[in-house]
Amino acid sequence: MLRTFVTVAQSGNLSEAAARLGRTPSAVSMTLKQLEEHLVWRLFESDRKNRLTRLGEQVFELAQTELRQFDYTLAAIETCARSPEGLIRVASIPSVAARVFPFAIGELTSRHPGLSVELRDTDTEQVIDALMRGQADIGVVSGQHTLNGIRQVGLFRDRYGVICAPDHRLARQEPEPTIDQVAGAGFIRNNLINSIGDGAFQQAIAGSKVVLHNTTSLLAMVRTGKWVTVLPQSVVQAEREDLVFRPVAGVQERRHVSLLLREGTAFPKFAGELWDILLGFDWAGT
Amino acid sequence: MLRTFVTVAQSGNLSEAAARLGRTPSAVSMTLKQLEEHLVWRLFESDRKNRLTRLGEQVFELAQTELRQFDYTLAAIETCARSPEGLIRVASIPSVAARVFPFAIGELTSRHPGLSVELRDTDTEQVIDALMRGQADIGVVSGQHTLNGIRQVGLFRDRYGVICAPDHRLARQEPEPTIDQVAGAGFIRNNLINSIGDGAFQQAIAGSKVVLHNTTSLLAMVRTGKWVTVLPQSVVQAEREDLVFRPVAGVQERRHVSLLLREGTAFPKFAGELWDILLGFDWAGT
DNA sequence: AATGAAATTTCAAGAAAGTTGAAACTGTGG
DNA sequence: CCACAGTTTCAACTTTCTTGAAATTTCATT
Repeated sequence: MLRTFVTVAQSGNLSEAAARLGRTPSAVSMTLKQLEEHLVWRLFESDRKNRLTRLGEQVFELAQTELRQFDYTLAAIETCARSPEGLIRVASIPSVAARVFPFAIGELTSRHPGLSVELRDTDTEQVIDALMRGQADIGVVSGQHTLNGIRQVGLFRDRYGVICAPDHRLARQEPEPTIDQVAGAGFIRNNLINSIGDGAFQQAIAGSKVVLHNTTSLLAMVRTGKWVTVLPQSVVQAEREDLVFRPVAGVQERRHVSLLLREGTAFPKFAGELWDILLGFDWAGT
Repeated sequence: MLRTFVTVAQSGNLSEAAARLGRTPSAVSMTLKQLEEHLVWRLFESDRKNRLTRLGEQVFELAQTELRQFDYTLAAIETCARSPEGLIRVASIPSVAARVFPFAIGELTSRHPGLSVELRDTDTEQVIDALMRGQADIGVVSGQHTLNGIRQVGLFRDRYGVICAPDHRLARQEPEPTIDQVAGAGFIRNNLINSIGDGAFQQAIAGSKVVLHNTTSLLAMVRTGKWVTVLPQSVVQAEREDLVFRPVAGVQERRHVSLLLREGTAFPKFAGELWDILLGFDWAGT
């Protein structure tokens, strides 16, 4: 019922929704009618299902969230079943995912051949979301967080610096680049620098108009040599070698990277082992 | 299917589960068989459904969480439907719930007669949980939190002090009670004082063996006059007047109380209004 | 190891729910 | 005001779920 309703609301008409759901318009119409009867009030303004009532909007919001969660759980259960040795679900920020998980996951799976691993890389917020919703067992995030039901430990600290092409002026100049030089050299903002608290830095880059949220395209821009950006060091180490990282004079602040472990996971043994592997990793040496 | 499986796993046998589900054992048996066939592997160790396989345990964990969430969403949808004017769901720590929500909710419902309000009071962790899961629109918590998709603003700060019966020695003595006097007077620990960072304080109370997590029973103990505890001031103001609050010498730290608003709520208008009412409240004057 | 009570599974029949195509209806745009 | 695309209704059909009885399995007891 909820799925039918959400599909119709998304499609804006009944016949298209019916096609998407793989049944006839009349079946969809009847299901919808049952739902409206159950809830006593109408969910759509008109018979042409293109505008929701206020109740419809509220139910839509709730139902859509629920369906996403439900589909995720089903997928997780099925992944479990296809993983006779067990399953561990990791969520991480991309830089760390690319840098240590190839090693860490290799280590874990060599100890437990047949163990399934699900690795997802997104931003810190999504990682926390996945952990809180029970959609991941272990996670790596920027910053330090105190969260309900989640164990936290710091992994390493990361210097911020300017990233530029090897032949860029800032890559060669001898005294460390200053904040103003960086800001004046075609600076591209990105979402990782928002956590730099330094007022002088934020003020200097306030004028730059270009913002990119995706690291890959951000670095592609920088590789052209016409742009520069500021990122934590480990983000570039994870990328190809054709970029230069240079500390910026006056920017002392570091990015903290933390490991999070959800308590009450369905797979405590492997999560604990991965936790230990990650803590044992030589973070400083990179 | 999932509900059937979870019920059987909880019951430990099939017939009892069948009774709870309101169907015959054979129906339950068949449903379970379908689920196991779908997942290819068995979920129970034996035919007497009293021990789960490893897969069974993992699926149980996932399914149980899902079912709770699902039932909650259904209830929320039905509450919506029974609330033609709209619905707002509030989660708050008890002290604030008792202190301002009678006023705030009165204000909101007088502006919108017919608006439904759902108020739940629990601890900070559960409040955050409810917000993150989309089970509450607005929340009040201890401490300051940066959370994905949630707007946060500080409401007020709260002094910690010793709570005792009016005729208790610590209630009358003239110089402010010291940490050691408090610790030596039948001190009861509670979960709100864990956020006091002060090392000297934590060390002084480390010896006390009694811990209570429920504020009501905690204060009942204190009313006997044989025990004392330390709490933020507003926690006691919300209670009856037969208790005395006294600052403790050397304890400067304050509890921060914050207001949280989930973005993307199904009921943005009323949540925003309640947000404004709460921010407009004279927090200092209490 | 054999027995028996209790629980579970199987089976085929029956009930309930969901689905369909055709026909009737509705309200929107020309 | 009409035409028409989209929606609802209806009765028949299909699928799925449920049941009670019988067969089987399990576990505790001897």
